[in-house]
Amino acid sequence: MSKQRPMSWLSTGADKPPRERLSVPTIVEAAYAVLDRDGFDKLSMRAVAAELGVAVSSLYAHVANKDALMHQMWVRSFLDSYIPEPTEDREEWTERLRLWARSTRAGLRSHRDLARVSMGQTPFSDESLPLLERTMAFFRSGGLPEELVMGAGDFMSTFIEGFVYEEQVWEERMNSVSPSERQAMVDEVREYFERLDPELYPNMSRLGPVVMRNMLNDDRFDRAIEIFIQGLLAQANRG
Amino acid sequence: MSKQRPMSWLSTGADKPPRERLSVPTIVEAAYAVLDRDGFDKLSMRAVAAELGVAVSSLYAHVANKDALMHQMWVRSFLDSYIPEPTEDREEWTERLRLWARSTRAGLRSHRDLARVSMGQTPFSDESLPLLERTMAFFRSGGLPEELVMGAGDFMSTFIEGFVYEEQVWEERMNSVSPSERQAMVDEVREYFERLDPELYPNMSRLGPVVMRNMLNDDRFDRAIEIFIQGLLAQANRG
DNA sequence: GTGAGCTACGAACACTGTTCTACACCCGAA
DNA sequence: TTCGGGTGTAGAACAGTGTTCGTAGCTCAC
Repeated sequence: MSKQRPMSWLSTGADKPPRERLSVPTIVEAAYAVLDRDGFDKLSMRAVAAELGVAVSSLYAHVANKDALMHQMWVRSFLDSYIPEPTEDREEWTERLRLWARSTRAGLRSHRDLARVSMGQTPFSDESLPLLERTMAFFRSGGLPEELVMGAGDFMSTFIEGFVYEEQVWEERMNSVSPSERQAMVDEVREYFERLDPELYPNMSRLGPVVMRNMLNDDRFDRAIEIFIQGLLAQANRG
Repeated sequence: MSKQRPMSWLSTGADKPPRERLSVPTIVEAAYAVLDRDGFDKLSMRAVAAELGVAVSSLYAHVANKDALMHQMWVRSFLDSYIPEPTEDREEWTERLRLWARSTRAGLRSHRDLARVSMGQTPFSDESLPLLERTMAFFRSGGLPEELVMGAGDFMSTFIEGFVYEEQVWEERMNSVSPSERQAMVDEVREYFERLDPELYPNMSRLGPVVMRNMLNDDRFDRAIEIFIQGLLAQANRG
């Protein structure tokens, strides 16, 4: 009678399916489900386990710790990102660079708070290496000076990550209040600028409308990327 | 000695000084002490309270919550940052811009993990407004198109924050191991690149030495800022 | 068929941020 | 000088976190 189990109709709790085995991909998927539904602050090992209907400690058989899990999440988000083919044509190159920047941002925005997960992750891992290689190949084809080939991608990535990070923190703040309060928040910012003493703060008060327009993040982003591109081209022409 | 206290030799535990009253600045100072000594991960309300020899709950009479405390830390770090005077001279302006960027980075690096504290903080608060005003005044004097005056400072700030954030995450990782292991980590990176199959990863393996050189963050930073400046100048000349 | 090695589990530990209630103190009014 | 009253402090408690442990059961190779 070593393993005699209790008769099924006496089974406590919900009748469980044959218990599918866990795996890293399933766990990562569940983690994304939690992230998208509840946000970064609620992303806990217990929540991920609950998502799978599994005990917390079971996760640790597949993933060393929470940081490792987040690294896996980052890797996965990285895997299907767009990387342009190299081209010698300068004009085409800048156009593809623009595209790359936009889609990198889009990738980070494909999951709620993803930037907070990916921020500060080590870029060199076996999974990401092929992608880095292709990225470098593209950047090299633009005819930049050697030190800038890696630098350019690096800088732009840092900027994009930082940009989306702040963007998403801001969106979380908006999401945490009701839609009616949301409009109130926007109005508050506007009034804040309108109430500024133009004597004391000539520049800030003059810039009020610009700030409001700048809250459209797409334009802000594009403008920043344009500055980057101009700067890169200036260096390329010189070298 | 207006008021009678228990005779000192009967005092329980460590003889405490007359119990000085708490205040926001003292708390912030203690928080910085914890941050510098133990790093961001160990920065807890309890640690701050312990630093002051005070109960945790006492902090909440002066500070709404941990986020509010971190906001105060950020404000304080922001207060004594360098902001250049406006100038119409284009060459002088770019030189001061360089200086501003470097000292902004230096400010963020003035405390361990400070970038992680400041990341995602709302930039508009009564304490920071005068500084923003002066910053805008400087950026405006460079003769940039109107939409870029605020954008330029904004973009560069996000970049610098992101840069220092990653930089400090890296440094924390280095600090968490012994000095002997530290060299091992550097060697590991070098070997990682040396072992790369040049057939499979021509760009990455060729860039190995560049990566190593790039680990000197000061140069990396300066190069990035130079790109920014070139880009801004290009836009300024055009507008 | 049987044993060995996975792997899931529940409980526990040492933390975290935050709140509550009660107590001690200081200050100003009487 | 006496007496409250309000403020700031303290301790305990709550709900939550990441992580580890020993145990029990399952699966697979032999």
